[in-house]
Amino acid sequence: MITAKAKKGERKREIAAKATELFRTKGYAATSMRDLAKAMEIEAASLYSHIKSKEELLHGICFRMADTFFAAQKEAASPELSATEQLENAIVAHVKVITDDVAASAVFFNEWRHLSADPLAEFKKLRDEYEAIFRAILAAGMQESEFRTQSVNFTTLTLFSAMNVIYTWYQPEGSKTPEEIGREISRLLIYGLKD
Amino acid sequence: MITAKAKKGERKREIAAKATELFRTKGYAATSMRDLAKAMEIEAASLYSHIKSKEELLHGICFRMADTFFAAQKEAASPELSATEQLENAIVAHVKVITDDVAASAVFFNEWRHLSADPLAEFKKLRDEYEAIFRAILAAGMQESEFRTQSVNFTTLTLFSAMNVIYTWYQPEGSKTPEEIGREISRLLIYGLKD
DNA sequence: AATTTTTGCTAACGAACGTTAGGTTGTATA
DNA sequence: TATACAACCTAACGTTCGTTAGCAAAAATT
Repeated sequence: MITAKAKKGERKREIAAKATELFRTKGYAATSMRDLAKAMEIEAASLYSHIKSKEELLHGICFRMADTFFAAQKEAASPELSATEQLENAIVAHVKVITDDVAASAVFFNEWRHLSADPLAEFKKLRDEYEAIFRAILAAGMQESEFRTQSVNFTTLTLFSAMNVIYTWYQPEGSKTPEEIGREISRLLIYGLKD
Repeated sequence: MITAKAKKGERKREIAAKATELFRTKGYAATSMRDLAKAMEIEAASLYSHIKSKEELLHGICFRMADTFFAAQKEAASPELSATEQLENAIVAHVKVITDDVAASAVFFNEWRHLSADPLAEFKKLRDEYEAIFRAILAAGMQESEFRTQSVNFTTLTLFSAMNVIYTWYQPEGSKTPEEIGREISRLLIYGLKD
């Protein structure tokens, strides 16, 4: 039983990994179960020995990523630091999650809207909660005049868009580490192009 | 003939507008011609009196937007200005195009990958050419030490992601004009949060 | 008044979709 | 060695997909 348990669900993870790749390149709606089956070199019907539905795959990717993002923030949080340092830490943590799995990140950012009503609502709630972490840091920094005062909402969205585009170009073999990328984004956002 | 010519293709434009809305909210692949027909309050087959195919709609949206972006840059270009001013002008021009039609922008940014091979290749070429405009301004600014030297590629992508997220929250009735939004992004990117 | 054009319909096509049912095989556990 | 189960198969289901054919009414043009 021990060996069996160790291997339990391994095939399912392989399928999830291939699905992530396909959802990333073709999009969830444009990826058919037959596409996925072909990539796995089995028949479409065989997929259902391992998964319950197509949406289960999307659900798994989106919510696993959400968990990972939250966990990273929890670990990176240091309320005693300055807003600038808190922001930098939060950015680096966020970037690391993205670079850790760019395919899953792409699906997380672009395909969540294809979740059905209930998971969709839950997903949005989590997303708002997560955004609130950054919003709070920015608001605190402006309160204490550490940051120039401007719309927190606008700044948060700009910050996220700057971070969340990374999955489109990051390569593990590239010249920059996730840490360096995070620092660079921090610097660009905090000090600007002129500094 | 004058009246006829003036109204020629009007229905087609109505269909294109509705398609843009649907492609934006549901995505191209997840939007069926029957969805579109229902939104137009006609039968699906009737759509084909006005259009050739579903892809023609996507093609129209993507390439019309591409043209508009290029035209805006051409008008905004002032080679005699400093890199900082050139960049600010280019950003404002880009933002104005987005705010002018947020639905079409959303489709332009997210759904182009569903174009078939030939138009897809053409689209990517245009996209690269357009990006090169900004890339050149940034490179010139760094050359003349007007901007801090760092990866042009990284900076360009960050800049675009900051601009291209606007369609997700911009409202014409909102408190900020497109011009103000453009200036704000410029300021954030050029001078940073601290300035 | 005759005509062309626009706009829409019903009916249907073949293909692809997600998924289920029921069965076979090989491997690991008891 | 008997048993359980993971892994995959073929066949097929009902549905939806983009699209075509052929026709009818209405509106605009001549």
